[in-house]
Amino acid sequence: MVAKPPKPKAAPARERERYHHGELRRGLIDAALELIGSGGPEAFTLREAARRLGVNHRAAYRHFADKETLLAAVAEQGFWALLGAAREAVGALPEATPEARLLAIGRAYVRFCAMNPAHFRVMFGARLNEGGRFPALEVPIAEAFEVLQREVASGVEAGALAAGTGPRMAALSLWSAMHGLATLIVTRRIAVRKERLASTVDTLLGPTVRGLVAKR
Amino acid sequence: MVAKPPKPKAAPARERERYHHGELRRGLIDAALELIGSGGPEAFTLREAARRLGVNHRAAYRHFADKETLLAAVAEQGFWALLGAAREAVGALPEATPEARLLAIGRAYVRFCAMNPAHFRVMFGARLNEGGRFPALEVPIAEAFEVLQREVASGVEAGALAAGTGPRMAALSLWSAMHGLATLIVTRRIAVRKERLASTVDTLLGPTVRGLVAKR
DNA sequence: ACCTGAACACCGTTCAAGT
DNA sequence: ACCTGAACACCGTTCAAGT
Repeated sequence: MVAKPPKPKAAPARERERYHHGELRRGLIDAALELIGSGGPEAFTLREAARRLGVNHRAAYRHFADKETLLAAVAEQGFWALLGAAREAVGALPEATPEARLLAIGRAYVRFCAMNPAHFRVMFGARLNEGGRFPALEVPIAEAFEVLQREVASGVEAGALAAGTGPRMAALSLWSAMHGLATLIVTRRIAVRKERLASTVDTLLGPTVRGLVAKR
Repeated sequence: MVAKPPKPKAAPARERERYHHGELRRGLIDAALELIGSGGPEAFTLREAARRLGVNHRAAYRHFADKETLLAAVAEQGFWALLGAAREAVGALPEATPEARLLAIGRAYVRFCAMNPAHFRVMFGARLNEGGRFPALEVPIAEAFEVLQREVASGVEAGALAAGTGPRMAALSLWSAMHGLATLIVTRRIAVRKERLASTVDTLLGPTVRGLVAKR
């Protein structure tokens, strides 16, 4: 009679070894994104994520105080990436018109959200910093809004954008439009094929950008 | 010695009586909204809702197949109410310009979402009809989009709106902007005092509406 | 016909040990 | 120091009874 393996669920020791130097933290974040990506936010459980990595679910608490802290790490990572995408978009168009630069930010924003729906859901789903528990989340958001506002302000300065009610309000207008479009695409209320994403964004954000440019 | 009441948690029989004629259904929906309103979507559990109404948690299954079905009922109710608000808004301005009528729809949409955050979260949070399980949810959404699209189309017909890429795309532009603004307000990324809501909406949706009106 | 309670398979999190 | 397993208080949902 063959001896029954004592723990059929556990990963082999060599595989577990990989999680000794912060790899587990990374692995848990990736597992969370996978689970959310395939089954929605409620499909992510600490226990299932740990199970997938072949560790005891208690091991997660070594890297994260609790489930919400893990989600905050996912969100923070996402916000920095979104900020990077926006900066890259404007950086690539140093000589373009304000209209073109604002549209480029919109394309980058919507593209990031559409391509990273799991991140998007964590970033903009529950209000993780509601109780002020994760103030670090506000940093990249504030910087991203800064990018937008600066673009608007320099457009006004150059005489290409109407001053209107000020750069803050104009930036909020554009943020609303970008964010709404991203939301409707991620929740599949607007269906867009990947290769048509950029032109769809141009079409749908066009009125808002033109409205900011229009002299009234 | 006083006899210990056998079930301290249960509501008195007379109170329970109220739930015999469909009242329990209504009560569960209201309890769900309350719980979501105060503690977010994850604060709503069938067991807690039933507990608040003084009934066994199994009683909920008499009115709803499962938790998701109860949420779908909440969402459907919300979508019809949102549609009603939009219709009322345009109905009140029979002679106004297309620009004013579109802005009025935007105000109604954002106001509904801002005043009913629990509904909003259920309606636009998880994609309840993802698997085609609740097709009834699509009816009021489609009708609401119809209202928007018809406004745009009649504005184009009257020569007051640029034809652009067609009424569908124009309506999607406006929907994105409205929805994004509503989302940012509900998630408190934009803070607005109640009495300034209408003027804030006008300011922030103004560029989009003007962009639709502009002749290019 | 309607409501209930025990039971099942899950959670997140805490506590107390194991190496 | 690090990981684990049992335990606790919750879930949603199923099953089998109670009136």
